[in-house]
Amino acid sequence: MYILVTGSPSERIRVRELDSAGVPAGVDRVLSTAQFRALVQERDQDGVRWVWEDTARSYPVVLRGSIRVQRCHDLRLCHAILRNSALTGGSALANAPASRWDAPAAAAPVESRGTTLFDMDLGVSEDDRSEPADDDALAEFQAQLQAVRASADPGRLRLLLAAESVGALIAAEMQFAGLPWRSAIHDSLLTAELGPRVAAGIRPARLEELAVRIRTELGDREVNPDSPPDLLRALNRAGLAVATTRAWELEKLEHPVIEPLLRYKKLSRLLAANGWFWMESWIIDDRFHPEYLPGGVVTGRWATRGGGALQLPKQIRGAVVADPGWSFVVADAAQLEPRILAALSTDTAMAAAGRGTDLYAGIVASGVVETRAHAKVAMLGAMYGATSGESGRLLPRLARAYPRALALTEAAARAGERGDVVSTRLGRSSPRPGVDWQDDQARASEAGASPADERRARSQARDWGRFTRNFIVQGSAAEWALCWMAEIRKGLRTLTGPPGPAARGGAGTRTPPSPFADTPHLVFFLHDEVIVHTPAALAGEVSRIVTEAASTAGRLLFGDFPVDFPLTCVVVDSYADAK
DNA sequence: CGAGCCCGCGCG
DNA sequence: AAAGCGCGCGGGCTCG
Repeated sequence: MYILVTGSPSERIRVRELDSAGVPAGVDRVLSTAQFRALVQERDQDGVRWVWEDTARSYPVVLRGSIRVQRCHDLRLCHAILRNSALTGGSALANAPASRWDAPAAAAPVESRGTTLFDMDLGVSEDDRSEPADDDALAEFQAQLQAVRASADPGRLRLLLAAESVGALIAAEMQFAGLPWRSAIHDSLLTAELGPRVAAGIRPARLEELAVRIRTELGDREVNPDSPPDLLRALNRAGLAVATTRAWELEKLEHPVIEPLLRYKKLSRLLAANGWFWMESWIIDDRFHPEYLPGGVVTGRWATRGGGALQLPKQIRGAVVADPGWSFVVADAAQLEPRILAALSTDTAMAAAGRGTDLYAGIVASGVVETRAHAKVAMLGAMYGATSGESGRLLPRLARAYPRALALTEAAARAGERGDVVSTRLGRSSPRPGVDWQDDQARASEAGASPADERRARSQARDWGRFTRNFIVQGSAAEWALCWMAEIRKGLRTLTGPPGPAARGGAGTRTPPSPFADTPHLVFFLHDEVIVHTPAALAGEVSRIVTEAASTAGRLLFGDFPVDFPLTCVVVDSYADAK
């Protein structure tokens, strides 16, 4: 049973019951926000799937009512998958001209600098007024159901669409709940590294001291260490033969300027990326609310927007501290991508190397290479397409030990080099290379092609082959992660915290109504890692749920194939104490 | 003055 | 010259 939701709180919310074939089975009703929330509360228990255009626009109004939904179908995200998938290539949906469903996600309605999400009416935007009638959403949903029904593998696609959609729910919930972030601790971490807080545009004391030392050591009173071209000229004048100012290049040099310069780079990065300005911009009431973008990467990984949530440096993770009486369960999947590759290729030898142990250690124990570091660099080389260096040299040994796995990555690379499409386990397909790529390939195969044309085409073909080689692994790993989170979310719903209001916030802090106030919930996700914020008393139960969810995700994707997905899972008060 | 590029570096 | 994948973001800098 489905309920189609269209419109927005700014005008009207229209709901329409659909039967399991997507055919309207009831009257079309127009509801106020309050009535809509009441409907969600009443009907969500029935196993209803809410069908809407964009979870990021429709779901926050539910969350602000302190309620959640269990299942949804995100028309925009599912459209993108079905439009591209090799499994639905013959469908009407895939062959129709581009429409508004192919447009990128609408700009985020949720709070950014200076506005908090509970005093803002989400979903209100100019373009709501120009939205086509609901019939368009209904037709789109029916076209999607039809594309799946007629596809080469409806089961996998249904799982993928459900996983993508629940991912969108989780993304909205995590943005709403926010990652606990103590500004006071962040400030003291910055002060310890950089010196006392200063106004924007002023160098903090530690940085200024280092800048002076850099100028002295280079004998150049003018050089600006923030300007790569300027710095490069100064380094060359001082007799240092470098072509770039990258830290890993500078590390190789012997010169008194190197040590202060590397420290300067490290600290100026901290200040620019996660300094006081960042803190004031992104931390609201001791919570970090990045916007997650499910499906934001073509492989199916999530992207984020705002605050650089994909790159929180280890230096400042000490500011991520659980509320009083609460804990974090921090879990990450160990060697996820090689395990995914083993399962994708049904390489039982590689899967066996990871059974009950660190997969890289298992490769060493099997006598394939001598050290864990070699095993890791060789595996990464296989998945990323390395051809040279240590990784390239070790690849033949890996190929002898794990021929099935390596054959799969090679086949994916060859497909990409030809311009063909590859697909993940559940059926997300790679994009085709762009017209420039096609033109360059065509030119190189013409009679009058110059050696330069041929070189260029070969190089671009190999580039695209490395992309498709990695696509199948990265994309299938992203699917595993979505299933993992979905199972975690499902498991957490069975837990209830101690009675009473949430512990969050101090005296005088406004606390918005929240469906997460007294219950364990996901607060962060990064490719193969999750953080659950939970009442401390439930941390053990949460750990069990998170661990079992990993096994369930493996079975959902790979059935009975014997591959393990072990986690490192710890209970901590501070993110800095995880791994 | 803003738009858009490159550089460099943080994360998986 | 050849080159391991995927991201986001800030600063410098150039250009219009």
